[in-house]
Amino acid sequence: MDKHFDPNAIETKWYQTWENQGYFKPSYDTSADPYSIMIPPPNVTGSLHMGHAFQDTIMDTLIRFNRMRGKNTLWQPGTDHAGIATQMVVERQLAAQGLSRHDVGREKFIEKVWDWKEESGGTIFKQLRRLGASPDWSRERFTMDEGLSNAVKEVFVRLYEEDLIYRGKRLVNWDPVLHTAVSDLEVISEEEQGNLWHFNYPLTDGSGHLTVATTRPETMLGDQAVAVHPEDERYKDLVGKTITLPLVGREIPIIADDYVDMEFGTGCVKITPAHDFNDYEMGKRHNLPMLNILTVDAAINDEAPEKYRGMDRFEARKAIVADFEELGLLDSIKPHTLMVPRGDRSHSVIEPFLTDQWYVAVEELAKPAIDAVKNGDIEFVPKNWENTYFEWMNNIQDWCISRQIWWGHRIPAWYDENGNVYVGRDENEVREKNSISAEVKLSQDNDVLDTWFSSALWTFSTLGWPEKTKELDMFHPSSVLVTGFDIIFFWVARMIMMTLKFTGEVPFKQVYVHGLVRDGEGQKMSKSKGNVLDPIDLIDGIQLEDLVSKRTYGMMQPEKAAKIEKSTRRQFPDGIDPYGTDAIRFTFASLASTGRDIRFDLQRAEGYRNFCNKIWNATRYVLMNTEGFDTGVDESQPFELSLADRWITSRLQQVEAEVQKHIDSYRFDLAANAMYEFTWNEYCDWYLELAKPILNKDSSDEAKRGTRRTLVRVLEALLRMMHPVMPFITEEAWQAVAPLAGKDGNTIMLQPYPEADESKIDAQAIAELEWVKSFIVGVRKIRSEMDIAPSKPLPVLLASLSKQDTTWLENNRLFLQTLAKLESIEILTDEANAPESAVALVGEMKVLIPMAGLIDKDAEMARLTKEIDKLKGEIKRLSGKLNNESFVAKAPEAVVAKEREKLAENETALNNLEAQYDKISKL
RNA sequence: ACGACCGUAGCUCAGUUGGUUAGAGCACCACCUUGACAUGGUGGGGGUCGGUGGUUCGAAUCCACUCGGUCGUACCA
Repeated sequence: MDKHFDPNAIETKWYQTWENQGYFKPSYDTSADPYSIMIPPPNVTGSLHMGHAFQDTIMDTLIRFNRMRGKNTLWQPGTDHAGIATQMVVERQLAAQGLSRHDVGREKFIEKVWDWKEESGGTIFKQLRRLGASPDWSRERFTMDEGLSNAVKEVFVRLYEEDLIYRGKRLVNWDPVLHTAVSDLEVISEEEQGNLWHFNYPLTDGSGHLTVATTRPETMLGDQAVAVHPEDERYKDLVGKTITLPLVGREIPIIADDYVDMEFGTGCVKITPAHDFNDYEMGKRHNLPMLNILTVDAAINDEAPEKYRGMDRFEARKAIVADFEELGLLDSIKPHTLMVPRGDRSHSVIEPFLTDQWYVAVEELAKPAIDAVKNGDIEFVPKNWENTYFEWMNNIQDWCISRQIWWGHRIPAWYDENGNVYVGRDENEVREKNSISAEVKLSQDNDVLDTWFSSALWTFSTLGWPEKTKELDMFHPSSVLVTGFDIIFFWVARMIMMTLKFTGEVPFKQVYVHGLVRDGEGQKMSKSKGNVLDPIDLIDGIQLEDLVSKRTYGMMQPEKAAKIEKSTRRQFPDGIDPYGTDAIRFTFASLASTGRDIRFDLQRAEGYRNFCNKIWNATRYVLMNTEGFDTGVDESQPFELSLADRWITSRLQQVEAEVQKHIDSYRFDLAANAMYEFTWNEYCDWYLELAKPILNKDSSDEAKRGTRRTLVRVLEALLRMMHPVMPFITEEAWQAVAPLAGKDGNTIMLQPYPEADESKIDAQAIAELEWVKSFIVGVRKIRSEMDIAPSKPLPVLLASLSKQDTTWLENNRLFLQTLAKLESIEILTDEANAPESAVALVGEMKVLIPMAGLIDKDAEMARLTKEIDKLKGEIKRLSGKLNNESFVAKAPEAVVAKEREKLAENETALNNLEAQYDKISKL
């Protein structure tokens, strides 16, 4: 094995082996508990980002963990067609050739989208493989493939038949650039600077005017009323009168409605039912006409006076304001901050727009979905996301599911020439069911369904529904959904509603909600900010120039390129080093505490790359000392376990229990931490060092066999324990280590996950080894603080030994001598005549290092003073506590006893050190 | 405006139902090319836990208020 760990050399090799051997497939063992996760399908709009990599690491860790625990495990992979987003990608490609989708036609266009899907989907699956993900690739699904499309049709038809889907003319959020309706969730409202224009509307009878305010002057072309509050004394008499709408000449009523806020502005509101959601509701209450004055491009249509027709909405705004001013009807213009709704894809200003759309009536579906979470059938982790869910579900609106785009599931509805609508699985079914003869021409609805409609069926459509399949029976409901909080409304809530409706089951038993991955500065990663990282670039590394060009290539806003280049060069002056998949996965795991965004810190990744190197070299060391030797595989041979062996075995059990507990409760950070600490600070720093003297000195064959046996067995278990997080390095190491530990098997992936065995925990051994450690650390401290070369062997004298100290000393001379680098260890029989020494305390026992020629008097006094001050402070604190009567009276017995014990210990130590100080100061 | 979450060492984060001297990694300082590993070893310095008040024998932890940040939801033309 190489001196340094080279991830690149092993990753591809092992991944191919695993995949080719079919290790990712479920066992289909009916006697085992099933465990399944459906991947939140990534959009086929490009490639996976850091958020995906994080999420996939968590899922793969859970999957590998449960697979090793013997469960019948399925990770279902797939992708999502992402209607609008994907269509936009392909439209942009066409635009580069000067073409629009209308130039190529619907059929051709869709072909092109499929081409793109192949490319993008390929990229995504390649990335997933590089991340070490272990889904069952043979079951890969796509929301637009045939099976899933059938499920979509089936659900649509059944909901329609139950009147849970209907078609209606309603006000929707209209994207004038994309020419489609979008849902509330796809509209982002942000504060922007605008104006509040005050217009005077003259009363028809010439007796004066009312002043209304608006942020969108062009909508006045569609005004149908002016509303005032019914109790507003200023306008009470005017209710029922009419005004004549300037520029248009329409006579419209003054109505009273308590929606109006008397305090705001003039207390008069112009009402445009076809272009404002509040006005729409008021229009319905007062039976006002719904006059649409916009085209699909948000230009003024032919309902408006000729002058404005064809003008863009913002152009018309200017013209109308100018015309009001000319007429002397412009009261004032005041700067005003308002929330402007923009489409999350197109960033254009969304217009409330009156169109025919398909809706799902959600109220009835929402009830059981709320109950499922309330009664615990579905559990959110962390729990507080349930509030967000309830909040949304309790205020849920009917879901507009039609989209005026081409890429997606075409709505299974047909119209005859009279505009009658028929819904069915296909045209034949429609004709049969409705007895429509072949002569009658039917045309299918041009619209497609919202992407989330098909995503909502994901957990069961991927398993073959509506067919009754073995997989559906076995793996549904899925065990857990791993997802970001940003998608709770879009997806999670809708999945719960649809799945309960059509399978009678919840889609998943738990929802693990993770935070967003941010960059090192806490900024959201986004393409337009140019701070995105490709997980693969962290794995393989990337040169600065490549990173710069990657971040600035093909931007929507090329003017930002210079800024992005600058910040990239500042942040990564040397590009990005290769860290390898295992280190990146471990970094994600270690940052995955619940309910919190994570800042991706490259320095942490570096630390975990070092950790991988540590594992690599520890394995190398173990192999050097065990390969070709007797490692106790043959159980009939006698072996002897040292204190170190018994200790590390005990600690391993404890850590195994800890890690399992943490993974079970989704605390990957704590699990990662426990693995790291044990591996580095116990196995490597102490155990390997303790093993050295036994293997290098003339210990008995039994002792050597026992140590070799423990070396490989603990390492073997440790590798299995870490495998779910770090699949590659553990597999590579395990292949070499396993046979020496008496294990056979083709892969670590399918080995049992280590289970703690309480009976192997030897509390005595743990206590004794702690004593050994504190002895060694005591000597090392003196060495370091007294500036004694680590290479210089020291003689030590011991005093005030208890019986136990004596026993432990005799048991462990070899360890002490080697690890503390001692020349000799002698027990002082006559403490009073001890030579002048520096001292370390191990409990009550004194470890003395004679000063002759080694230790500087002043330095030792300074060192003792420091220790003494520390002890004094502690004694003061403890005795203060114990002198407090209420503490002694009210605190639990055990707590008080513990404090007493601590005080006694500290006092003894203090006495010892003060005596030592006196002695030295007299020299 | 309401709600959620966050504020702990220079940085990134742990700290379970209130009970050792508040921890880790990175960074920092000193020493060490010891045969697994300098992507390393040994030792060390560094925090009034955002602030104020309260509950309690005891608060980073519970409560109230407050400041700062992030994200939702609702918004008034």
